[in-house]
Amino acid sequence: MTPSSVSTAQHSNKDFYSEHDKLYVATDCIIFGFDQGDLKLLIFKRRVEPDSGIWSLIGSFVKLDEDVDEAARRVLKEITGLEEIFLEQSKTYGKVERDPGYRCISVAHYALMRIKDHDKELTASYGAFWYTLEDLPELALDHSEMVKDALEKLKRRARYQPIGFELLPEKFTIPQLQKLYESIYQRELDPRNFRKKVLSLKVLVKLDEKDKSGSKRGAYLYRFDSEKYQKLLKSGYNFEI
Amino acid sequence: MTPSSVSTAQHSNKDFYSEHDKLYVATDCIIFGFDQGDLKLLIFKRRVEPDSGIWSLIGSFVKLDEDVDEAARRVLKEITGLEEIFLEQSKTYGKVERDPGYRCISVAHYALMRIKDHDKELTASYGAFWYTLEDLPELALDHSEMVKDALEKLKRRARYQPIGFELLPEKFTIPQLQKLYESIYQRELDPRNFRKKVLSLKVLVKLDEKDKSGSKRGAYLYRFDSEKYQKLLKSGYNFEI
DNA sequence: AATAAAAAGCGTATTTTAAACACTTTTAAA
DNA sequence: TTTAAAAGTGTTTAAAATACGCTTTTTATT
Repeated sequence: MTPSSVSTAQHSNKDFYSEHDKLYVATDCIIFGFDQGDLKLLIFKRRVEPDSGIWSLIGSFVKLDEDVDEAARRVLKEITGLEEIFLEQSKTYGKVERDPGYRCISVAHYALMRIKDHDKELTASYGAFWYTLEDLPELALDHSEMVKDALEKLKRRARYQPIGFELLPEKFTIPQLQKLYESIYQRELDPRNFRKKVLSLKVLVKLDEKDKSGSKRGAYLYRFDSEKYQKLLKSGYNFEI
Repeated sequence: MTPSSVSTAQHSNKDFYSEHDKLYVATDCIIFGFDQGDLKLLIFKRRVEPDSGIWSLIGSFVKLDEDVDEAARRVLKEITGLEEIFLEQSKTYGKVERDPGYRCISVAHYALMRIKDHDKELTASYGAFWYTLEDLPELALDHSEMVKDALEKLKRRARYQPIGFELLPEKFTIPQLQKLYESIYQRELDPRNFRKKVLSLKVLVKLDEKDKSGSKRGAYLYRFDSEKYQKLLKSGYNFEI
């Protein structure tokens, strides 16, 4: 049987991949976190030669018996210990020369996580660190481009889907949420208009607790009501922040 | 040298791909066209066994010495004879079981083209036909899903980027443009508001010719001024239809 | 103990944009 | 010469985004 994703019958797969020249498939993860008002990225310093000391994204080859998105989840779990993380495909990088030495295409994924949740020792054991997005060093291969693209995607996506909450703790304050959106959009927002807008969506539940860490007065904590959000979505509501 | 897209040094590529179990990479193209008020798709009826007679997208394996997007361009040229076509990556499909018999991941691309421009004989020689999107038959493998996803992408993209013009001839009328957007958004638009909106963007140049094919009175032809559009983009203009 | 400073929170006015709707013009065909 | 069908030019109304003012709460400072 010839692979059914080939349009014409003229080629057999032999023409494409001989036994020794191989095309590898990998996945790289752009892992976003949010802490102290800054959007951060989990990157990894290679400890082994070659390329030791160069920062790069975390990735792996895709195994023959696993889905591509499974591979990304495996990587995430290996490095953070977490399984239930927001993960979405970003873009596939397929330039011939993107990885010197190997022909390897990479299916990039971006993840959003709560920084406090992850296994810090595990992360440290891999030589991984949280870097503030603005201070990001140059990354290996085309990884800097991957980060740029994923950030664009995050920006767009955050406008019409409430994915920001994936980056905050369960309980958060409105000012914290605003800071998050400010760092995603990379511009300042009016606190009064932001509050009005976000509360008008009616997917936040106000709690009886206050968070005093950010100010003297303290701000009320809220949580995201995802059931309510699902209902709104089904009724055709146009969510937008 | 171990591939630098692997996060940890524990694995060598040998663990992932043995000589005989291989992971193939293909690309499939979702080719959109627009004709007589309908959004159409160029699909292909397989003429050879197996799966003969099943409609599918047009695709090919990615060669070892070509970029993934080059592969998509090659496919497009082979089947339509055209080189300068709007082409963009859509999404990568990587389920283990998506192609029975082979482990093959596919990097889907979507293309926008002017139906009149292409080489009809060439297309016909491949057994390819333009199908109205609404009457689309069930496609092979996960190709129906690919079409659905690409259409979603086209819808979103068309909102903030003037890609609709890629589907129309050089010269077009406002009512034609409206019909196009109606078939992309799959809802009716008010002709008066649409005209107002699209002209307010100031990227259309009114010509002294009329197109009489659509009505007795005839409608003025316009062309898209992409230089003006580029300038507007640079000056921070927020293009949105 | 009064007060300043800093962030939280509530409200209103203004501007901009989107949506709804009415009418005139042109011209080929009946 | 009448009619029908689409093109084209408005205006009016509603909704959403933006701009901005002021009060409240609390800790740190004098």
